Amino acid sequence: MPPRKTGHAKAQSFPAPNHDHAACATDALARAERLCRARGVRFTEIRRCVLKAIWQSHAPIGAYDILAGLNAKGARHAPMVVYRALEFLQANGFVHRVASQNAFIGCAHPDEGHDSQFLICRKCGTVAEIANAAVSTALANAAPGFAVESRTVEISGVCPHCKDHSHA
Amino acid sequence: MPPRKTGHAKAQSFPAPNHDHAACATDALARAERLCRARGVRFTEIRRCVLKAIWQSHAPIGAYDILAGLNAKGARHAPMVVYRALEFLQANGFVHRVASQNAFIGCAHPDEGHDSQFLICRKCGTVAEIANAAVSTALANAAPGFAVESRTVEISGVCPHCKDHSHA
DNA sequence: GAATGGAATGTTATATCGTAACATTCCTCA
DNA sequence: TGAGGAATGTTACGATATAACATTCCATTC
Repeated sequence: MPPRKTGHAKAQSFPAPNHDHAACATDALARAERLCRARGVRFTEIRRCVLKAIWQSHAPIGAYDILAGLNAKGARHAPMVVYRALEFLQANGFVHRVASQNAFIGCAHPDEGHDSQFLICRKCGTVAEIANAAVSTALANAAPGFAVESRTVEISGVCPHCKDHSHA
Repeated sequence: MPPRKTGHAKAQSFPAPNHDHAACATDALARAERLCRARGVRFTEIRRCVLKAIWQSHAPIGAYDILAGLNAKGARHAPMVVYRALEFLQANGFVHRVASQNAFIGCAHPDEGHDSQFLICRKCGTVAEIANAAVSTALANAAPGFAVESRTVEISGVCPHCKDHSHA
């Protein structure tokens, strides 16, 4: 699959603090449900709950925090439950692992390719996923003779919003 | 510091399986010693041992494997010892953390900038560090409005050597 | 509407990775 | 030669992740 023609690469792709996040989460769950049906795989209750926990915000969440959410209503799930759900969700492109934080983030376009990059705000924790064609091209050409299978590109810094509010 | 003018970006930068690795390790330790002296910081025995363990190969090594090496001769060091040494070695640019593997790799040019990328061979575990100017430029331009502070770029795949020998 | 077989989940235990907190020792320098 | 910061020793614990096996669920087939 060719790289997306971006537009995601804009700074505006950074989720605004005041955006309608409930809609984000609802949409993500609906997309996942639809794609699972289309793919003939099961979007079970546990998988739904884990994905919902991940979409609580645009900041990465750890597996054990997800577990705490699962067990909040009295259940006594073991960590395996979460990790198995995460494996499924990653395999289907619904979530990404943020390697630099050992945590997980929802993907807003699980039906597209995942040659993407992550911008991680050190201040608010928000992560933006972008798919910059120039970066993809540069990476593809950076390693002649090396057969690329997967990429981890995570950029830490301060997001536009936090930068604007740091005149303290 | 501006990005290096590469040359590191060539596939040849991948360590050959039959290279003189003893020299790699010896050189790395000598460089570290020299730089520590120049910087007025202490290159202690523990730090030397940890760096030596990391330079046993060009594959990332986990903190507890390093610890096992430290304790091989009967010592009973605690994990903290290793993590503290790693913190020092990272701060001085002698080692890098490979986030996607929770492991550590030696740096062959600790006196230069570290706007680099890692190629990780899935088959032999070898990691090559490159500093591709096009990648750096693309990353710098990928996130307008985002104040970049650090980058994690790790590319997994199959190295040239393993690819050549997979006609089985 | 059973039988069946693979997918999903339950459960226990353990491996692996990383740090907090405080005591002690070491080294440099005035 | 003491004073003070750097480094290490030590104990304890927190955080992340998986192995292995038992059980349950569910779509399909007969």
